[in-house]
Order: sequence, then C-alpha cells, then structure tokens
Amino acid sequence: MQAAPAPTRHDQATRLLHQRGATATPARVRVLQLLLAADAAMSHQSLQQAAAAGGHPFDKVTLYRVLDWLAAQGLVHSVAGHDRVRRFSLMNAHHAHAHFECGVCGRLFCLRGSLASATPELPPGFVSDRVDITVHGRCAECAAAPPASEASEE
Amino acid sequence: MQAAPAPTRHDQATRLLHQRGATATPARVRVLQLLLAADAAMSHQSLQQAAAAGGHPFDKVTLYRVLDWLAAQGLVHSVAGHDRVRRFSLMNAHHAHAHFECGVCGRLFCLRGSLASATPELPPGFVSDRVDITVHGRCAECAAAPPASEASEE
DNA sequence: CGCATTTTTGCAACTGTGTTGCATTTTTTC
DNA sequence: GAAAAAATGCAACACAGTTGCAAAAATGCG
Repeated sequence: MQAAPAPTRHDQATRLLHQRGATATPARVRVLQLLLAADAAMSHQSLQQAAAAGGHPFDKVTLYRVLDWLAAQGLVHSVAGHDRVRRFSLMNAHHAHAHFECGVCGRLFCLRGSLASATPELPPGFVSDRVDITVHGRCAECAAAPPASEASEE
Repeated sequence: MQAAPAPTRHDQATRLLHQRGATATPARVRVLQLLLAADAAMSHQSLQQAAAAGGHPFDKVTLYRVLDWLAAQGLVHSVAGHDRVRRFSLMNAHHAHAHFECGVCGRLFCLRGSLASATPELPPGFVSDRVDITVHGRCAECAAAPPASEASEE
C-alpha cells in the first residue's frame, strides 16, 4: 500500500460524485482529486502525467471520457486556450469564474472574483447564457523573469 | 474576364497591407478581402472554402501562414472556440472587441461595445495585458429555431 | 540587364489533440 | 449468481495545425 497522505481529498471527490447520484469510479475520483489539488486548470496531458507520476496511469480515452462526463455534469469547466488545448478546472458551483492565461508559460489560472457580468451590447435576438472572461498577460513567475535570455534565476 | 465586382474591397485590403510597409501579395489580399466581407470570425476551413468557391483555392499551408502573419502584424485576431478551432477576425485597431459564441451553431460573432475592462481581482505579481470577453449563448438564428420539434424530448 | 538574396508559395509528410468502434472488465439490478 | 448496464482499455482513426524543403515571385546590387 502506498502512503496516501490525503484521504480527505479522496473523500471530498467521492462526496462530489455521490451528490450527483453517480458511481464514484476510480478514474473519476482520481481525476477529481487531481483537479482539487491543482491551483490552475489542467490539460489532458498534465492530468495524464500527474496520474502516471502517482503510479497509476490511466488510458487516455478513459481520461477524455471522464473529463467529458465531468463537464456534462457541470462539475468541471473546459476552456481552450490560445494553444488550442483544452484545460479543465473545477466549477465553483454557482458563478463562473474568470481565467488568467499567461502568454509566456501558457498556464491557465482561475481567478475568483465577483464579476460584474456586464454583457456588452448584444445584437437583437441573441440570448446570453454565460459570460466568459479571460485575462491575458504574464503570471507572477513569468513577469518576474524577464526574457533576458538567461534562465539562471533562483 | 473575371467579374470582380468589388475593387473597393481589394483596394481596402491593399491599403491596409501597404500601411504596414509589407508587400500586398495575392494571398494576403484575398484573405483580407474575405475577412472584410465577413460578419463573423472565420475559421481556416471556411476561408479555404470561400476561396475555393471564388474559383481560386489556395494551399492550406499558405493560408495558415498568411493568417499567422496577419495575426503577428496585429491586423487580425485569433480566438479558439469551444470546438478548439481557431477563428480569425479583423482587429478593430485600438480596443479589443468582445465575442459571442453560439453554443448551437458554433459561430463566433464580433460584438462592438466599449467594454469596461474591469480586470477582476488579479493575484499579486500578475500583469494584465488584455481582457478577453466571450459571451456564450444562442445567436438570433438558433434562438429563433428551438430544437423543440425533434424526435424525443426528454 | 543579369544574378544573388529574400520573401512567398506549394507539396508532402508529420505532430498532437481528441474521437470512434469494439472487446473486456466492473458495477448495478433482479 | 446471472443478465444488463455502465465503465474501462486498446487500436485505429479524424482533423487542425506544423515543419522541411523546393519552386516561384519579388527585391536588391553590381
């Protein structure tokens, strides 16, 4: 047995699934655990790597299906960044949160702020459903490390 | 004889290119013409189809490169929708415009409204560069044609 | 004007994300 | 415990976008 130091997160994930009346399958629980532990939206690739690093890699199709299922359940949120890669983050229930996409490292962070969802002027007949706000710029790490062609920075 | 009914648009495209001090190559002019005529952001595929319908299909790589070049010049703006396909629209110079993505037909429209770019609460160290706002919902056409009369309603 | 240089275009092959079909395993239901 | 349903895994596929290299057009220099 592996010393799993976070049964709490496993429990949390399982609870989220049971609230939906769905079976808490290992793959779903594992994906939710990873997403709960992440501070940024995770791509399919990073999830697979994280799972492999945890000693239990799952099939890529299974991962895609779990992510699709989670998105259909409204548990996660998928966003395609500028690199066309979908990244997934936990949905914070009621209100959609804004994202921050770093133009240097490409990471996608989740901002939590009460967005004044001021729908711009919508043409007549258009129905607004949700407003997605993504801030582009440089994250703290990349802003602190200017492109001085020198990567040596402690 | 090619019935070119819009020398104006051709001229407009050429002018935009010359303003950048760049050569107005046929491919660039053609792409800009198509984008000038479009009311919504166009994908690589639709641009290629439109060009083919116009009797002059260009190579897909050339199209990708022209689009990349136009984006690098700041003339167009590329946005990846939920289907992970990049769509291109003319940059309206100074202020970025918001987009509307229809969840039914997938089309991406450009909204023009002075967005109060109220950057949500950015974590310390993060540098905001640009705020991208995409409204999700149903466009006028799709909202007017509900999927009610389909086979099973459940 | 001709030739070297740069830019642009075109073709073919490739990468990588995501999907589909089908067989196998696991879970639920009776 | 067996049948049915859901979930998983493997292989093959589809599609957007990219890279490398060669041909063609534009540009610069003598």
